[in-house]
Amino acid sequence: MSRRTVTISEVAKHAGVAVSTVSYVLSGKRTISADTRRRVLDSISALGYHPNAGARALASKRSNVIALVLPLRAGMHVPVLMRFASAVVTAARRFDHDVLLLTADEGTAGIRRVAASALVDALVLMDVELDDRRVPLLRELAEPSVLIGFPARPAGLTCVDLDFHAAGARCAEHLAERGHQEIALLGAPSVVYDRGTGFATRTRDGFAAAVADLGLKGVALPCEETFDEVYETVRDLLLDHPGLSGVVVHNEAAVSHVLAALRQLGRRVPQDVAVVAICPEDVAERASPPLTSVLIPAEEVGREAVRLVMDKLEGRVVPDSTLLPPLLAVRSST
Amino acid sequence: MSRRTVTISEVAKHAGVAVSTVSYVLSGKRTISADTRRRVLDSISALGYHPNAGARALASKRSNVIALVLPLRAGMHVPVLMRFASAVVTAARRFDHDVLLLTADEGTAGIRRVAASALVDALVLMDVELDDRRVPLLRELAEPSVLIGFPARPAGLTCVDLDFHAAGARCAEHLAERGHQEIALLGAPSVVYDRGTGFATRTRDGFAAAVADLGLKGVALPCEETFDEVYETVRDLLLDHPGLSGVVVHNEAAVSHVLAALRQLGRRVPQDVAVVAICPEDVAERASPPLTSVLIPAEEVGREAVRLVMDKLEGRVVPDSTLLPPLLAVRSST
DNA sequence: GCCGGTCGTCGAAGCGCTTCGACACTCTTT
DNA sequence: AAAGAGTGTCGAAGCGCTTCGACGACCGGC
Repeated sequence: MSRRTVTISEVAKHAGVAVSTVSYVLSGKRTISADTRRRVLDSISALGYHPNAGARALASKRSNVIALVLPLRAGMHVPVLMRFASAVVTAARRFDHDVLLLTADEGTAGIRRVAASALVDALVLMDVELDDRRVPLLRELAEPSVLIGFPARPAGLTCVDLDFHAAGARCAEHLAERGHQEIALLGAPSVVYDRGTGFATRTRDGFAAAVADLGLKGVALPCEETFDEVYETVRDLLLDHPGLSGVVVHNEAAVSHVLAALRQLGRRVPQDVAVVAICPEDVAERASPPLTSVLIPAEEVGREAVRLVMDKLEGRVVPDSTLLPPLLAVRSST
Repeated sequence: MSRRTVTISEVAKHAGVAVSTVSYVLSGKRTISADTRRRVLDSISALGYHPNAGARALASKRSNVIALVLPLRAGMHVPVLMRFASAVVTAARRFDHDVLLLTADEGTAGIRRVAASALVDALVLMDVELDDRRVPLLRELAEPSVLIGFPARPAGLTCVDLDFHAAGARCAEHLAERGHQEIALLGAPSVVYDRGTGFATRTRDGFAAAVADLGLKGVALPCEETFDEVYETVRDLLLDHPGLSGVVVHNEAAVSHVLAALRQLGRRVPQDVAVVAICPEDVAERASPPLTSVLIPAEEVGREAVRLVMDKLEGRVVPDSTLLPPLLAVRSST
């Protein structure tokens, strides 16, 4: 077992300085002579000192912890979520913060609790819905927060996300450039649209806008996630639109099913039907054939969210809305 | 913005009692008359009091936070992980604890840091490898810990997991009961075996043991996760073992590919080849046909891990090893 | 050679909570 | 009726840290 915990006053004694001097060496908030600093630092490592988080939080009114509120709900793309979470943790560590994991089952109570008890300094929320119950709460909280995703009325909030509108449009444009005249968007399961989740809707709108702009024929459909349902959807789609030659898939779980269904229906990709996906890079790369895709820049979004929330914590003014531009990677499916 | 934070002394004043009395009402560590308790509780809700976590941690030497150390690494089954994480958070909340998320990229330094700074009271680690660098550290830590998964030398540690050995055996038995004489196990990608991850190895060993016991012919192969690689593996398997009529798949990501490959190779499931999967329930149910499977009881494992770590925190003695028995759900694939 | 400024350091006052010992009561027990 | 045993409550002492004001020591300017 590790030896008894070392306190700052033991470090001070060991280095022959005052407790406050040790504190200032650590925080850098006052100038300290190079010589004193050295001695203090040496004592710290000699004794294996680690500041007590509770004491620090109490005295400084900063816990150096941010809350990450994850949904963990039906219809979510778990692996992507995980990459967001991972990115948030990594980014937070770079700002010397840790991450407290909150799930949505506790609802708003959990958010209120960790904020009121000063357990966390700030919050990052994921999977924000258009009409999110948590949003009003955030507005009344003293703690800064950043949303990954956009609610219906984002005024007064800080939101960051991939620009899904642009992503939907970009896919349509790409298919148009390849000469396709009649294209379709296969999106999230219909329950996701019903819930009004922003990213699904915005992709569809961007797709529709580009289709209109470019004078294409286009249709957008929700898409379930079991093979059989996907198969039916694809079969009906091809039946209803004989001239269709391009498909955009914005549904990570359905990607491989769509490809399998096309194969089974005798359509070759990309010769008969071109396919563009909006999904994580590894899913696109692993598909057969590897898919032209818009990357969901999970790492970048997570990093940006943390940067923004840290800026707010420091009292800096940040933009209300941060949209990361879509990046299209061309592979063999178009 | 929310009003200034309410302290315990304001509650005490409001209720007309001493600060310590409020504290005892909250903790229940001394008897308090029903009348006083009522008044204090009323004041608490009237003022909207929430104890300050830092102050509490400092005074009580308990942060009421546990660390969850997640891997987030190649070859992991992310959705399952997520269910573990979710279960851990939910269970921790039931013990009035929060969860701090630690990723493995920080390595042992992160564990050391949160333990030494008293940020957390205890640790739950996931995805433990047979030869895990974190294990020696855990032994020297004062904070209790529980591992989800088993390292090679688990002596002195507390570990909990699905009994994968029994699960592998159970699958073989089930196929034997159905009359299959020659069967195969398709497991994790070979990198996972190379890394020596316990669950993969243990499943294979259990499978092999049951095959030997039951006098079957059996083969165990690693299995990659792209369709093309899976296809090749399955094709070669059928070529090399013409009499093969049962397959156990212990690889969530490969499950649908295996089914697709069998279909493409003209084998019907279950008529020509019976398939048993070891994977999360929803994956098995969503496959076509729905798969007979051993459930990975993520919720139960997470809950159990938290219960164990809380017991240790209270100084209770807990078993070194907790193996949750596999449960086979029969569906249409066998 | 004295004054005003930095610079580097110290001591002490909290931060908001838990917990320990004390104490005033009220019951039992003899 | 006195001694002992609970109850219920209080006050005060920390927990380990940050931060504020104070204060020598040293500097250059006049």
